Amino acid sequence: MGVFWSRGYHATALPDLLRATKLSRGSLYAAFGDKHSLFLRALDRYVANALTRMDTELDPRREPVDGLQAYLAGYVDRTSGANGRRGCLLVATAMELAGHDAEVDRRIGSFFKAMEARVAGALSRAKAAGKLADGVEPSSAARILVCFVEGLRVVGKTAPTRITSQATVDALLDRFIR
Amino acid sequence: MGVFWSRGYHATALPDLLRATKLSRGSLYAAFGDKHSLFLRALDRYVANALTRMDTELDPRREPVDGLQAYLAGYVDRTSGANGRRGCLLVATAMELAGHDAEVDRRIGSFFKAMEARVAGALSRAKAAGKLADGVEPSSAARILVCFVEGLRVVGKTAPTRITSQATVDALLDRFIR
DNA sequence: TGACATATAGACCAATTGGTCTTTAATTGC
DNA sequence: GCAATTAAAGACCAATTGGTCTATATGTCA
Repeated sequence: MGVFWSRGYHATALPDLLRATKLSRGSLYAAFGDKHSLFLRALDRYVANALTRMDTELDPRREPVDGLQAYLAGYVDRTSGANGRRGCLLVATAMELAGHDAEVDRRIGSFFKAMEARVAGALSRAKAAGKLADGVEPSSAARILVCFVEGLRVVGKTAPTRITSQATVDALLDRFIR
Repeated sequence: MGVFWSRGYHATALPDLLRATKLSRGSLYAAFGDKHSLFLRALDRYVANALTRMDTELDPRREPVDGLQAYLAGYVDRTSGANGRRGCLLVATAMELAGHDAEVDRRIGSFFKAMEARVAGALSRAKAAGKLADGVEPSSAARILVCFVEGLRVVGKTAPTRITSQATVDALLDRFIR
């Protein structure tokens, strides 16, 4: 997964994968079929990790505003400095392969939907608790947050400081939370 | 430019470039040196287009809020439906090449800085005109908008409807404008 | 028309691509 | 200890990569 992550699909050559998996050519093809299926497995794992992380951050039993804060803090961490430079397998894949690879399309689309649903859930719980600013509607606010967070990953490629990213996130959340 | 735009750097092979430029192999190398320099030229043109577009949208002689609205409407247009699926050369390049190519790094970084500066300018003019919501600070709001807008390009790869995107943009702007 | 520049098509190149197959080595169960 | 299975190493393959070079047109100007 790591090697696709930091280089992208096309730029990752078989020798890179052999080195990363410490497998021989034969064993790798026996185990995964081909480069493309191996990539999809890596992408699936990446998506699964992201979703379970979100499930704990935005756990309904938790204070929703705290959850949103934790969720955004995670993105701050992943998009600043060296972490930011490393980028995001999902965003990189979306930009590189979406529209050219149906399997990828499905995964990207369903991931964004899943993320948006979780954020919207947290936001509507926050609204029910009276923690949302006036006029904030959970579903559109969720779309805003998803876009913002994915944009952070893009801008994070220029490795901004953690301070800057955190301040930006705080300023955004401040517009939505009472 | 178009061929790099819709396929990315690595996925664009020489025959693609020959077809797109209608040049022979020899003439292409005589005119541009090599694939990499040709790519940088395409990227430069893309960036220049984006900046001049922003300069007219966010022209200081214009009503700043109108300018911001036009700026965001442009992104709505470019990130919904087929336009969205086509993606963005700059974001795709950032994800594919940033951190591996110093020339690209410089261009990506300076583009984001330039965009942020222009948006911040419009926001502070709006603030001076009393059009900003309470507590909105132009510089951090500009960073928010830049992230949001680049995130739109990512999510736009799943080709959302214009209606959805526009509603999202409206909901965001509504948090910042009085 | 004739000399010269330019651009074309495409042969050609070494290196690399993803992928297969064989040979050898290591591990396993008995 | 020995056969049977598994995995490793890497030779090998056709196709493609980015890039060069040569031969042939195609002008263009006197």
